[in-house]
Amino acid sequence: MVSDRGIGPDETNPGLVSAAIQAITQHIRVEGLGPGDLLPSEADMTRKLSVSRTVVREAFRSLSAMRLIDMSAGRRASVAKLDIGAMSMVIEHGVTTEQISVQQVYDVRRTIEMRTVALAALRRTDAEAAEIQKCARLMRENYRAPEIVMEHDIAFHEAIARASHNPVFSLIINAFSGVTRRTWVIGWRTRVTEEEQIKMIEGHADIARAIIAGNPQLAAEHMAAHFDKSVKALIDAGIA
Amino acid sequence: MVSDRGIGPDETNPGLVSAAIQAITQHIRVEGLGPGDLLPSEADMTRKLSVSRTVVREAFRSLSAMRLIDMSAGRRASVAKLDIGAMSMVIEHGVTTEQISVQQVYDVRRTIEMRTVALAALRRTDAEAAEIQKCARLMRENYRAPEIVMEHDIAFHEAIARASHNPVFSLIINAFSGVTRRTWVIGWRTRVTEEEQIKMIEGHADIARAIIAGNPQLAAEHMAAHFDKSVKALIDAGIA
DNA sequence: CAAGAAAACATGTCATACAGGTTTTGGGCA
DNA sequence: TGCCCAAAACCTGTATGACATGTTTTCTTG
Repeated sequence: MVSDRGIGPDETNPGLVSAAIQAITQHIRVEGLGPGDLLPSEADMTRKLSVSRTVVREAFRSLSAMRLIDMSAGRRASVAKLDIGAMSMVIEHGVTTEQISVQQVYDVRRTIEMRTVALAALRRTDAEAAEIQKCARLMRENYRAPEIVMEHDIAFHEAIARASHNPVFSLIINAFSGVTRRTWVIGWRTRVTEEEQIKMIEGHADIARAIIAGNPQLAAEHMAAHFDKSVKALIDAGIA
Repeated sequence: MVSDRGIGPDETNPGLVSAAIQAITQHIRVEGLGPGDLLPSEADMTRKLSVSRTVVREAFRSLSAMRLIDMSAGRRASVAKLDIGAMSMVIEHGVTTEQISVQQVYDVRRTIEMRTVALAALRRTDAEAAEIQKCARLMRENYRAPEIVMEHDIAFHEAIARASHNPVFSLIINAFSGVTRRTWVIGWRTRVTEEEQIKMIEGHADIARAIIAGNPQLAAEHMAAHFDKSVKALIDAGIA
């Protein structure tokens, strides 16, 4: 009954659970559900698919782990808002199992952020511009506390991605933030002098200014310079 | 006993299953496991975490759904090779629930493929060059059968991503192929005349030639032209 | 020593039970 | 009638036990 062609994702391996996952995602598609809409209860699905609740539960739980649906006790599952969810798990997995190098992640980030920063310069709202500028300012104000600088650094890049008004960019950048968090300090430490550290922070301010000025070209140039320096710092630190 | 800090991804929501997922991924990290390495059995995990097999199973199943581990009957689970897995599910979910538009996906693809094509021109092996060229040739040879052209088109872009020698690019491009598959025909239909269709196919040949010639700039230009035309075709067809 | 059977182990699925959270229902009171 | 609250119905979270089926290990036997 179930087609064995791998059209939809995840539909390669057999088993009742995969079929149930497929059935649930198909239900979302067919019913045209959007974020927040309720899914059938596990009992309903159990009847509809004629399988045990165990199977249905594992399917729901899998979708929940990917953050495609939200689950909570007592309530029926609902369609989830777009979220990094699985994406960051995949990236983390790739890095920890050494199938992806940190440098490769940075290359992708550079590629994407050259675009988000240009889009942000063109499409940012005033509120978004303020948010970006605020992150840059907080980096400067806390430049003696690396951990805090890092968080604002990450928030800075996420804010730019948001200002690109393309959620896919946000998704991808956010998915990388776990890796960034685990390598950021290494890059920071290679900037031994306070002057170098301040220069790095000022690089962010340059980017922010270009975005606020609505100058995509300049913003992209500053972003490129920023990444080139960051990658160089990582390479100097011996990150392959 | 279980730390409630949400450092790792997915560690926001409570519950024994999330804790188990965390425990398994942590096991992979701590033990330094790589693709193919075996994980503890469900019974082992049940004992180690002092939870029921139900919980452990749902955790394993969730990781399996994300394709972070491989499961099959009778065998213990093993660490999985890098795979689109969850990534494509997230993208599909975003598109079907209308949180992502097709055009946004194409903008991301354009951004990324401008880079992969340049990298491919610089880093491709001869075998990879041949593969890319073969896809372009097969498109031309089958230009009367849209479905077949489409498959070779998708394979063409995936081959370029592979030739970039950065698996993260491959991952992302592959994650988009589901969306591509569902919109490709629409773009094709707007190219009403046979001449236009052939021109589109020739665009791919141009890209392939530039890659083989090792000319990243030219390759990127052809890729940009290709995407601009594709997006225009989709917009003409009314895809928002 | 090799081949094959048996045992041990592993996952896949099902049924049942109960705790605890959420929504619905319905009755009582103003 | 209309509102509030308690009970009931419904739902998910977790545990346990059982059995089928697939895989690996072990041991016997030729």
